[in-house]
Amino acid sequence: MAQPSTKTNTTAGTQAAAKIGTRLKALRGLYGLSQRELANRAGITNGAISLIEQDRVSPSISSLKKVLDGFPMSLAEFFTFDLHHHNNEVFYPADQLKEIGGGGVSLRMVGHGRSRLKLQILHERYQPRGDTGKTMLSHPGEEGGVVVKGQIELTVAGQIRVLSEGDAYYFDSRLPHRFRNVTDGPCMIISVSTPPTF
Amino acid sequence: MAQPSTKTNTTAGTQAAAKIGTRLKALRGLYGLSQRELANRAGITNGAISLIEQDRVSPSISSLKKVLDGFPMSLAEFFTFDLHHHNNEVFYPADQLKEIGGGGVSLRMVGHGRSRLKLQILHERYQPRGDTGKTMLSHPGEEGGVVVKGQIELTVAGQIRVLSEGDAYYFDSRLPHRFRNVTDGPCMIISVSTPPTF
DNA sequence: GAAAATCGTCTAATATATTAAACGCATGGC
DNA sequence: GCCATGCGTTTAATATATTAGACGATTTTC
Repeated sequence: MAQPSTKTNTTAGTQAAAKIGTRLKALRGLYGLSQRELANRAGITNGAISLIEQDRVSPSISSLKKVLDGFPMSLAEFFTFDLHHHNNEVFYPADQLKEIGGGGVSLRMVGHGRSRLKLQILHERYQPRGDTGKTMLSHPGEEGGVVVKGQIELTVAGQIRVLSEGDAYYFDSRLPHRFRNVTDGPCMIISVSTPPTF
Repeated sequence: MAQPSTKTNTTAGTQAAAKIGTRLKALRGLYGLSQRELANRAGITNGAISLIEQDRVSPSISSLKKVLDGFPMSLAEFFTFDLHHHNNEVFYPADQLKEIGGGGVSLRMVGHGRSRLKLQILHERYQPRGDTGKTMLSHPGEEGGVVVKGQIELTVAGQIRVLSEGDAYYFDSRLPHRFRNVTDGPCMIISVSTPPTF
């Protein structure tokens, strides 16, 4: 009784809530998952994810929730998550670290200029071939660190970099990450994460 | 190939993303709309809204977006909106206003103790039968005011109150609201709203 | 190179959401 | 009383989302 009900749509309910597919695709890329991997985690089929990413269907809330649980990520986060603003400054070369302290104590500030959070410092050692695993745990908060000795291969949201002594990193802990020592010698890094993690 | 696919569900995809129906119903109540009114605004049927509110179906993103557009409210807001924390202190009787100032200037602080925002003060006059209309505009931010002269009938999220001289109000501007002078004399109120509104 | 694995896509069959129209119930005139 | 209006719900028909399995293309492995 209301509207003339525009039924001449070829692309499903896409015109209403667009960008969903694009967002999902971009997110899946950040997490480095294939459609099938994500589908298995979510408990739905890969075909469904394919169709959703192409914006050829408008997923139900329950389906979208299942998918996001595979990351994991809440619905609120999904609609809030800023895909572009997350690319700023993941890697910090040694000479770009802000050096502070003095008088017997020397500190190098990583991620200076970013939104501050209370961080927790850890001292990590990696034996040759040491690896945090491919599972790529993700937890809320932020995470950063400095390589003290040796070299470490760091993967964050698909980006792979080998960091040497003095190099550093900083990223959103929700992005999947993996540390791996690909050298024959030991590696030592100082890592920092947000309090609620540990 | 993944899970045994639990198909023995009676309530659709409810078990996954629950609370959607409850949230929608509560929101619709706050906005004082019937299922049919909201359906007309959203461009879908009242039956669909009924089923969604009962959690008997899991709406598609496009449908949910249409529904929320009827308020209006974004998807991100929908999943973030705190229904309970919004009930605190809508009406402030005259004797509960915090009085500050002195030395020739007298101010009465409204909404003291709530999360502060930069506010913009307005001076409004309502002729007899003056009315902001039933359309009930909603805009982001917060809004408050004091009745200076006469009486004003204020409707906020379905709650109706007649405020007299000295009484005041404070509410989230996203909630639909309406001012109406139901007396034979003029009414004057000092209203305040967040900067981005005007 | 060829076989095997994995990628994203597509299609028919099925499950689910949405529609359109009725229902029962309450309320407000007259 | 009775009729008209509005409410939320339900039901069969229809539109849409999701599944299961295949496809061609690309990469991996031997």
